[in-house]
Amino acid sequence: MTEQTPVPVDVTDDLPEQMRVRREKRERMLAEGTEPYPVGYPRTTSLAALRERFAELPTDTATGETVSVTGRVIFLRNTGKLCFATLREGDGTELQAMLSLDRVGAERLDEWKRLVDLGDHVGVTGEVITSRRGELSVLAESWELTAKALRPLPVAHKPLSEEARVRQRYVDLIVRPQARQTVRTRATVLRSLRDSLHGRDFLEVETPMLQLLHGGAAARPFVTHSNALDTDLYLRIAPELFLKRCVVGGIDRVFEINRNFRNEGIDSSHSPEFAMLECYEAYGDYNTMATLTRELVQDAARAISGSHVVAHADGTELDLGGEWRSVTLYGVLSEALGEEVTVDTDMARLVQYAEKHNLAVDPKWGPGKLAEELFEELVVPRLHEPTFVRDYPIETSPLTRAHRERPGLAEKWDLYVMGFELGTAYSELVDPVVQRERLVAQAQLAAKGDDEAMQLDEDFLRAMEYGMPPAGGMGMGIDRLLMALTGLGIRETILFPLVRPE
RNA sequence: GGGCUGCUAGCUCAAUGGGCAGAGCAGCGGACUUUUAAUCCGCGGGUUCAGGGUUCGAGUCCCUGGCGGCCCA
Repeated sequence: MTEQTPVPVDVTDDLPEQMRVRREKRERMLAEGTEPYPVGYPRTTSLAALRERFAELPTDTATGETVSVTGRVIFLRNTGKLCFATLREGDGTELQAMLSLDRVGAERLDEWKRLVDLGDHVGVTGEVITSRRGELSVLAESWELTAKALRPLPVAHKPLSEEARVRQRYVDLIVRPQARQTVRTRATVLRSLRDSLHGRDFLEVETPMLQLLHGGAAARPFVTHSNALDTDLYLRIAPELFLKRCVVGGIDRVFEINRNFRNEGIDSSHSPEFAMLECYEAYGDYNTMATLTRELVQDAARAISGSHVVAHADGTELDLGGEWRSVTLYGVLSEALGEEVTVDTDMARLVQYAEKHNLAVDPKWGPGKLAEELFEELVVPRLHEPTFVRDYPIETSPLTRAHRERPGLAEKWDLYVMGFELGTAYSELVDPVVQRERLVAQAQLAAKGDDEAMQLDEDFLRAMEYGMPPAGGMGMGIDRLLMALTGLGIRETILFPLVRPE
């Protein structure tokens, strides 16, 4: 719903000089009958193809071959009768264009100098040569402006401020090779994940993002409204309950890669919308999911770096190879506390430990939740190498099967790397009666005002009552996977992260 | 939520203790037929985030707000 129609204003008044000048050049072209934004340019080759074909061309050589190329002007070096420009095309390949008086003529050379600014898109047709300095170039016979840039590019040799990079990613992409590389790395990782899953007979599905009830995880949802149904809807916090319906329906190996939305904090490792991989495997359990997850991550590492060792932006390396460490929650917590703690340790003892380590205790927490909080406080920041932390208290895992051997625990692991949680997996709870008990308990929490608790999803329970096979399920944050693979902050791995209005 | 900190030309940043708001790149004018962030000569360019206050005088000090960043809970 538009609250007000934008009022057209004459923006040409009162502009900074550089924008005014560029607008005037556009006007001048139109007045002279030249199109500043023509429909295209008949290019015959890409810059990358030329670079590849003529990689070995010796210095100061003319090939006799005429080509047409296009690109954005990123450097200009104009002299009296011979002008140089560096063009760059979408994949980042750069190539020099040369415009000489004797080839293009006085008029077109003058117009080049008069009209072309840094940032403009141009098309150039001419002979492939190398310059006297050995630079592979197209020596123009003719040229056209293909899109006039009305705003000046920022300085190419200084990094944009962090805020400008995020708010104007398009500019960041123009001036910073690392920004372009990150987009490609992310695409490579996504393709690798899909390839790895397809190779293991998993089927990709898309389940609802707009949901009538919110569930599948513990998180605060975004609320929106359907006019047609005249009802509030939730943006999903997880696809879990729908993917399990798929497994009930016989899609034995199923996955989804898409966005979840959580109405929570925004910081260097949390974004309100984030991409997630979730997958389920009938007759799998949390052990098969651990193997699968490790292989998915290792395949992705190999896809971007050729090995299990990935290079981070800060120059360090992270080795994701091998079997990965596997510990139990209470095991590492006991180690950190220096005293034996189990799922049976009573609340009073745990509170003592919390006080000793200056951890504020929420009175709503049970002993399981408190143990997890202690773990997050004392252990997680030190988990740099990939580590599976297994066997969580069942109290905090309402959708997880009880541990097959140890009462009070659930068959769940969290995968930690670089001090953050990368993924989680369960041996899924498939007994519809127990499932109902747990969800009713959640719904009662929700009714008492816990806005992270799930609502009672009768349709999900009905599905479970038709019989879901034993299954393992796993979820992994895509943005965080990129962080682990590249060492970048979450705002760099997400192309257009949410920012406050300017 | 708390603490610290930043916001100045298109971009990146300076500006002594409160005393004429500057540089590099970019831009404009000129020179240059082999440049590589070209070079040389000349010139312009500012609501110092917004609003209020103190002061003869505020980019600078104080208050409120906005948008970032870092640290802590």
